[in-house]
Order: sequence, then C-alpha cells, then structure tokens
Amino acid sequence: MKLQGAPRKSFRREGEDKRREDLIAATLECVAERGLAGATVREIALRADVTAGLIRYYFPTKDELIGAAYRAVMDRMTVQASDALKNAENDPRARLSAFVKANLGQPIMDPYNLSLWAGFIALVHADPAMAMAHRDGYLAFRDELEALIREALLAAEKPALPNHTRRHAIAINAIIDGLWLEGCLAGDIFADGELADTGITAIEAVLDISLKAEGGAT
Amino acid sequence: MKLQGAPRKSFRREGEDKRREDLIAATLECVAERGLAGATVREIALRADVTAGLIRYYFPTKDELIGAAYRAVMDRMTVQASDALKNAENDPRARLSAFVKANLGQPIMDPYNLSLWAGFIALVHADPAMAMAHRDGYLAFRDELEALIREALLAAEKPALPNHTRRHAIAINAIIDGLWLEGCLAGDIFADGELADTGITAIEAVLDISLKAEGGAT
DNA sequence: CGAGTATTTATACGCTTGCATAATTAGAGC
DNA sequence: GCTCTAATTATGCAAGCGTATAAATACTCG
Repeated sequence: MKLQGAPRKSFRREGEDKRREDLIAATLECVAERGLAGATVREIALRADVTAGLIRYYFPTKDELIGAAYRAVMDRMTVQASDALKNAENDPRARLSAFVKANLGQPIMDPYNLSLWAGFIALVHADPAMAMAHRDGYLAFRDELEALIREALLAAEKPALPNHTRRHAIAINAIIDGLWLEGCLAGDIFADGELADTGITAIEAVLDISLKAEGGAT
Repeated sequence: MKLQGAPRKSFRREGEDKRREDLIAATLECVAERGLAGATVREIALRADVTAGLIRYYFPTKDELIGAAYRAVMDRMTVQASDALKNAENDPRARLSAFVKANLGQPIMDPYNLSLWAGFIALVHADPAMAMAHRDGYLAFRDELEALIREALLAAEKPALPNHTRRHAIAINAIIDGLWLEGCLAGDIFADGELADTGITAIEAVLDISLKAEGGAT
C-alpha cells in the first residue's frame, strides 16, 4: 500500500556524452563488484541515479551497453600505459622499462580490472563481435610493445630484425600479461614492486640487454 | 491444453559419483558454449538428460555446482600437465621442456578452457571461497613449476638458491600463463608450435641454460 | 517376489530479468 | 513567457530464473 502517492522523481537533462559515460561507469562498478551477473539494468540505473528505462534510450540493448563498457575498460588501460610513456625519459630502454612498470603497478594491476577483463573475456568465445574487439585491442598493444622493443634493441646496438622483434613481442607480452594476472589475483603475496622487478629482469634476459644503464649488453 | 497426457520420463538410477560427474560435465558444456549466464539449472539438466530438480538432490545450491565445476576444470588441466611429465624422459631439462610444451599445446591451450577459466575467474573477486580455491590451485601449480626449475638448474650445474628459484618460478609461470592466454584467444594467428617454442626460448633466456642439449649453459 | 527406500520426476511459487510503451517534464528556441 | 520536442520517469508484461516440495518409480534387500 503506497501512502501519499510518491512524487515523481525530479531529474536533469544531461548531455548525451555525459549520460553515456555515466551509464558505462555505473556498469563497470556493477561488474567489478558483483560480476557480470550483478550488472542488471536496474542496478546500473540505480547507480547512475536514473531510472531503468533510460538505459534503453541510449543503448538499444543491454548487450550493447556491455560491449561499450568493455571497450571503455580496454581503452582506459591502454591510455594509462601510454601516459606512462609520455612522462618517461627518452632513452628507449628507460621507456620500455617505464611501460612495463606502468602495466605492473597501480592502477592497472588491480583486482577490479581483472574482474572486468575476465568477465568480458568469458563472452569472447560466444560473441564474435566481442572476439574481434578483443583481438584488435591485443594486436594494438603488442604492436606498441614491439616498437618499444625495437628501439630498445637498437639503442643497445643489437640487431632488430622483424622476425626477432615479433617473437620478442610475443614473449614479452606474455610476461607482462602473466605477471599482471598473478598480481591481480594475489597481489598480497608479493612484495611491493616485486612483480615489476621480476618482469624487467625477465625481459632483460630475453632481450639480452640491460634496461637500466646506458651501456651495452650485460 | 496438453493432449494425451505426456508419459512420465523413464529413468535409470545412477551411482552418486557418475551423476555428479555428468552434472559437472553438463555444466562445463554450458559455460564453455554460452558463458556462465548460459549455465542455468534447466539447461544443465537438459544436457545431462535429467530433470532440473535432480540437481538440487546432489548439489544443495547452484553455486555449489558451479564451484565443483571450477575445481574440476583446474584439476583436469593440472592432471593433463602432470601426465606429460610421466611420459617424459628423465633429464630434468627435458622434463621442464615437456611441461611447458604440454601447457602450451592441445588440449590445454584451447578456447574452450579459456572460456571456462575466465568465467570462473570473474567470480573470484566477488566470492571469497572461490578466491581461496583459485589461490590454492595457483600455488600448487607454481610449486610444481619451481621444483622442475630447481632440478633443471642443478642439472645444468647452476646454483639453485630458494630466492632465485622463487623469482624464476614467478617469471616462468607468467610466461606460461601469458602465452597460454595468447594462444587461447588467437591461436590461429600463430604457427603450429610457435608459442611453445617461444616459451621455451624465453625460459632458456631467463634461466640462462639450454633445455635441449645435455651440455651446460649456452 | 514383495516391501521399503533412495533416487528421480513433476509441478508450482515467488522473484528478477530485459524490454516495451505510455505518461510526464525539463529545457531550448522563438 | 509559450511552445514544442527530446529526455526522462513510470508502469507493465512475458519469460526465465533458482528453489521448494509432493508424487512416482527403479532398484535393494530380505
């Protein structure tokens, strides 16, 4: 029984961009906290301080909202990693090192991000569109990495043949991804910065160059 | 209106173990094909050729079934990798190599497994019980790996201090996980065995030993 | 072969979900 | 300040969900 008829919710009209961003942010909150299953239209609307119907006004279907949210996560991580490069020194080896450190530290290496990422990855197998979106993101990341590797090798006066840099990019990408995973899942069992150090040491071994000094190999 | 009253489904009584296995297998099919969301009690029951009610007879709640399924996946991968060791030669370096190859080839490196794994990992953040289950699995895997590394180092007449082997285990675990991920997500853009080769080469570099020959380093 | 029981089916309930659509209202433009 | 429209709320629906529970049945043991 509803006493004194609830007054209709007051609202403000927001710009289209702002609303979309808010809805995506609310979606990510839901996914991170309670998994993909927790991201219901009603819960998302609640967090965005909006009624459920509005979601459909901006995203024809829930799946499209989810897809947009996934792209947002990937973009954010990519941007954060690239930002680290902007503020880095200009020695290629230092840049590669900074890139790795950025990916293996806050805010990228975070359980929150892993939850989001895993939830979406689980859909990749079932949804071809999302599969493509993911592959694009992966290849873009690896290409950026490969360029960094190439320059680092050249700076250390080592050959940088395409064959080799591709292989190195695959391996080093794996190191970064793998350590990122470990850190997200069980960050508390590692000392601060341990994973970044481990990653850099491993990468130095793979490339057979030092990323610290300005000298040559070893 | 239901014409000529459907005859009641005939059934056989199965052993408790068999039924549990069947239900878990059906669950995994669902998760792999349509994601965790696709694993509804009704769909699972359908695949197991059983009615939905029976699930509750063996698993008090759906979450318990999901948890059991997760453990089954991890166990299966662990067992498959260990099996590869049983059939391997007895030179420690060859054994480590075989272990890596097993993890980076069929049937472990498979989109099906990734879908399962990712779907579950997404829950880790929200469900402490599953988080613990995962951590146990991870540490067990890493310990097994660390033991292999230790013996490989000793066989190559290299020191194998705990500090170092731990670090190496972390790094090499990352290499395996990362390449496994890459392969599951985009196996078709790699040549056959390329990822396994890449992994072994990277591991050789990290440990500074050869995993092929019987000689010493390099 | 007959009785008893553990296993399985069948049915139903209460909730939540995504989506549709009608009613309302904030804010821009004249 | 009025009007018009696009943005937003409110309400409802049909489907699917997990779970509970009663009825039926296959198998075991004597």
